[in-house]
Amino acid sequence: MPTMLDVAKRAKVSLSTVSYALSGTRPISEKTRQRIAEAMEELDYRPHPLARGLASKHSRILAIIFPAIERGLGITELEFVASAAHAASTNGYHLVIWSAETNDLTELRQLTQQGLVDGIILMEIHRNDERVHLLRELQFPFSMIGRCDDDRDGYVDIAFKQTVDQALAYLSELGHTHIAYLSQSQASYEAGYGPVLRTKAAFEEAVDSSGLKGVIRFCHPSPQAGYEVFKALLEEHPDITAAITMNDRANPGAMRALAEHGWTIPDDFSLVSIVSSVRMAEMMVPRLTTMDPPSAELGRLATELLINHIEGIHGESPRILIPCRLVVGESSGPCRVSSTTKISKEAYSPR
Amino acid sequence: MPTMLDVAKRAKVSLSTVSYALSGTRPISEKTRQRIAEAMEELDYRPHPLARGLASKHSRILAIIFPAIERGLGITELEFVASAAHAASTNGYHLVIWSAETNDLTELRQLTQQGLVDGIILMEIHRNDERVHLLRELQFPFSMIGRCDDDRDGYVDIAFKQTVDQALAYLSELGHTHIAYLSQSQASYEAGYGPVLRTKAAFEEAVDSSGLKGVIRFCHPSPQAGYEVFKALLEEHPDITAAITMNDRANPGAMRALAEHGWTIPDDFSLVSIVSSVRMAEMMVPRLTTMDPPSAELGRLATELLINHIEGIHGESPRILIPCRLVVGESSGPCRVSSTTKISKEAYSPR
DNA sequence: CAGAGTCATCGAAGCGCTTCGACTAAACGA
DNA sequence: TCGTTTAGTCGAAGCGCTTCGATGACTCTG
Repeated sequence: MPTMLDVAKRAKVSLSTVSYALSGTRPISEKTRQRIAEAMEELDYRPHPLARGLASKHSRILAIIFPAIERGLGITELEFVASAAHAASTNGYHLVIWSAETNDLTELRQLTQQGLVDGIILMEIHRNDERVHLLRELQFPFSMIGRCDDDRDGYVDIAFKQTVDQALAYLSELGHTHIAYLSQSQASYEAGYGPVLRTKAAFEEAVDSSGLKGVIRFCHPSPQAGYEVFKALLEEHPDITAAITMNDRANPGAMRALAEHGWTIPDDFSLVSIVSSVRMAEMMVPRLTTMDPPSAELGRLATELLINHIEGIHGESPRILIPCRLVVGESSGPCRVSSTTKISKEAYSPR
Repeated sequence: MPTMLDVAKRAKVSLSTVSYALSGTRPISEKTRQRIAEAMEELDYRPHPLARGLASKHSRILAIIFPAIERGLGITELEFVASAAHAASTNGYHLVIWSAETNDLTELRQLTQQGLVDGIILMEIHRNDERVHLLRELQFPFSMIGRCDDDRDGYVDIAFKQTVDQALAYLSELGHTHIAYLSQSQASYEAGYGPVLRTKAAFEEAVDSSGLKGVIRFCHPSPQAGYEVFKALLEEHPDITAAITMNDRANPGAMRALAEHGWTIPDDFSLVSIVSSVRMAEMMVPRLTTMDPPSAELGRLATELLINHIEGIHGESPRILIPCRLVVGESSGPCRVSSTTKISKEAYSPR
């Protein structure tokens, strides 16, 4: 492997001149720049990242914290990582993946102290995320896919409100008025997990302001839990004709409960899965109507944000929200009960 | 951040002594070792990976090539990466993820020349994989999840033969004698993609030697293709009562075709999805019987293999094959046609 | 036409570590 | 007894780069 010194000799300039030519930190005449470029070409020179990093205090390595979360990793997380890696590489960076529990600050602190990485990408953000506090305190560059309550830093996140609104608007247009929302586990709500919080708030708000009737249920991320929760839901609220879910793994259970209830999708009941990839929706029969999260885009943006931050292109930290994209499948259709003949409130038997 | 020199001063020894104490490369008396350890403790010292890497020519960074393949990344690939990252970190290494097309040698060559990574983990191995040839030629340390035709290097892979055998044995015990195998795309077969090759061979061999009747179909990784292929399959071979699939995305299509055909799973037809995670199998109604791949184990083993190789613990390169684990779901059951009343070969109408 | 800028370049001092070749003192072998 | 190991330590030379402070050689100004 040729070094910078080899290039310098061949181009008959000093080592530092080569360095300046490469980085553009100081002016170099067109002639010498040319000679240096040729020498590099001929030697097939590539700068050594470790040496560069050691000297410059910038490794050009980013880390993405990959949580080993309870509900398991999904396609969405995978896409975050893949697109972050791609974005990093496009910008001359590398991405290391670092698995650590969401609440393990020791590992995170270690990572920052090691000096290997220039910045950190966080995901699975909670409303009051200790990792964010730590990184802020340490003044360590980071960006997040998701956001906390206080948005002092820049972030990129899914526009949950808009997503929920659109899902509801879609169902509402189909004539549905009694709609359930199947969220994730109560534990994740109580832990302040962003998506669960925000979708719940959005759902409540939308239901309130639109005059729809809404029911919210938490549910563990498993088919079994989905089945049980949905079974109970259908009994307690026989007038609901549609549901929004943000719980991929519960979906099959929900569908099973509907089938047992004697209801057909989408004729008797509409199901819309939000923040759920098309890949997952495709796995179901009938293919689910879904709101596909902009995973790749979020991964890319978070990476670019972080790189800008590291390189001191500060600007005011941008706050980017991107909604999910509605992809209509076969699990949603017009409400079977016309709004006039709809079961009246009186006939509705709470249990 | 304290440096090694700070530690040396505090422990009243020379810099190099600290280094030797840390690496164990040369003998250090218990007393000084102790003093150094204390000094490190007090200063909260951590070695700087870049400096260490520059000086030692070993970055302790591994790369895993993450292919952006046609059929999309799945849970299995995700687990490879996650467990590789974990294994790396356990052994004091870091894992960078590097996305490159399976056939892009330029990027791969660049990665090796850069000098950032000590070794490379390859996945999605083809029978005659050019990446493997390149890395061999460059004498660059690597390991693979999967294997080529010639197995000069060590590898870890799924025991496809054993997996297929077990799936067939399972179905056979249930009384099924006419069994289809739905593989992945013909293109991937022609490209020499390992799993497709090996499962096909295993299926053919097992069918031959056991006196079962087998049909093989290639299929694009999409529900639509699954539907079409299965539809045709059922028409051409009305006597098949079970299928093995290695094509997650085609499964929903296959199930739809069966439903349209008027067949119920598992009463009329049994479906076993191989090399398919339980997570995916759970998504289907009914829950699929699956043969869950040992993804996490493979990721870990490939990483450990690579690290051993890098660190010169050669031994003969191990060849490790691990079978998938049968997880019985609700998609498989006894053959509805008893073996005596089974539709005879004569009645079987080829189209 | 002297002083003040620019422009282009060079040399050298690091960055924080590993590792080689001493060197010293104690332990050993014949 | 005198070399010869051997254990334990030190100093210094890098690893391949960035970056600071000079140094000339020009080009402006007034």
